[in-house]
Amino acid sequence: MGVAVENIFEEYLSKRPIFSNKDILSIKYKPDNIPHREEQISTVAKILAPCLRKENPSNIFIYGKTGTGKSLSANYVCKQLSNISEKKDIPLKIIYLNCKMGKVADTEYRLIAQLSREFGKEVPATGLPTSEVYKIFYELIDEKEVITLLVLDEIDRLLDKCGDEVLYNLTRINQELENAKLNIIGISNDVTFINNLDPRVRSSLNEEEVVFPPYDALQIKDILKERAEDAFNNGVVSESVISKCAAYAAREHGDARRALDLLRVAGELAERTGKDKIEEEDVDLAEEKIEKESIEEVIEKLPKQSQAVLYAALLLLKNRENKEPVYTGEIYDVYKSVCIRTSSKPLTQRRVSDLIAELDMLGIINAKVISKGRYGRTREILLCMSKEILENVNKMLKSNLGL
DNA sequence: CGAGATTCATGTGAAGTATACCTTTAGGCTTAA
DNA sequence: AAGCCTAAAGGTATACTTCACATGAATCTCGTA
Repeated sequence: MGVAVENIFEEYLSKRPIFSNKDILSIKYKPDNIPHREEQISTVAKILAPCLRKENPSNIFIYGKTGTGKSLSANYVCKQLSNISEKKDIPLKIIYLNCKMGKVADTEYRLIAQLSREFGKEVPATGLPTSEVYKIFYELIDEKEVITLLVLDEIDRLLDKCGDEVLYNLTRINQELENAKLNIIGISNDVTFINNLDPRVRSSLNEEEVVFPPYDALQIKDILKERAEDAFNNGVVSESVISKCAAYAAREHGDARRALDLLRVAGELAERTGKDKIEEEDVDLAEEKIEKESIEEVIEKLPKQSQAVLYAALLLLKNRENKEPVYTGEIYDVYKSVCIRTSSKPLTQRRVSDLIAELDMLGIINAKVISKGRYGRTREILLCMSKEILENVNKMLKSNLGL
């Protein structure tokens, strides 16, 4: 036994590694060069430039689908800006917050609390009146004469969870401040978001608008090539592998993040199977694996009750032949029996209805409100994952719930 | 036969409740002079 | 007397429940051609 394991390690070390620097393919990696976004970047930079003369720049609204380089470009410009401001001793503070569900900034209170924390003041997670937290924040920000740029990523999530009050307050904050100035860069992948806003907020948030169009397959290829150069050892990736990744990603509204994930996971798979280069079939395997993992990751983090609801839904959907939908009522019944089996108290149908809507938002299931005429009104729930993933998720939920 | 009323099953909004946690305040205990 | 700790009071956010009303197309009803 010991010998066999030893052999694995020996063999691993003797092979020429696939990656020379895997981090370059990670989503967190911030390249110095962002291909095919020159125009957007310079637009944003021009809008923000007045910061450097201590003038208030316009608020910016950035939108584009996922994986079009929005956050990356925004961060890039901000980084450059803060470099210069530091060098020239210009007071400037940049805060980046993600408003995605479950993150630190997904409600009014949490957002303002997090902002205060960014200024170095600990704020409790609950218990304080929201107005109190606003007060803390106002005082913190107004302490010095600083221009603050607030980057709100996935700002649309913030809106549909707690309305536009926060944004209204934030866009108006400059009128209350003596010394400091606050500007907002909103990033959204929902274009319609801006239309659901209170007109006053809309006009002030939307002073400048920057659109990030999806990449086409060729552009994605460029991006991949550039990163692959440094991420892999020579001769590991072929042109055709990159083309394949690009093609798969372009198929999904030109999502560069996905393309990078594909390439990275394909590399990992090749490495694990002991190959010294990535083959096209690895890309196919990678695609499967990514889909599986990203769904499982989301589900794993779900609260128990949501998991139970999802489990009930999947149980029903599993037995449905080709794409027959399932309805809220049926799910609720199964959910209740799941609760009895796990001896936990079932939530009300009202709440379950909301949970189902949330699962839909997370993209785990596909729920749509429909009217069945005489037979009432309900959500029609469809599956949006493949059979194998379903099996896996099902198993996972089962053990998570203790069944 | 077709316009309008009816109906069902659940969506959805508002208000209330439980829980967990926060700050403030006042009392009680300790301590050191 | 000053300092420190504790517990109660008074307050909030969040997740959930309760109540009540809203929805919207299939189906029914009934007057009319």
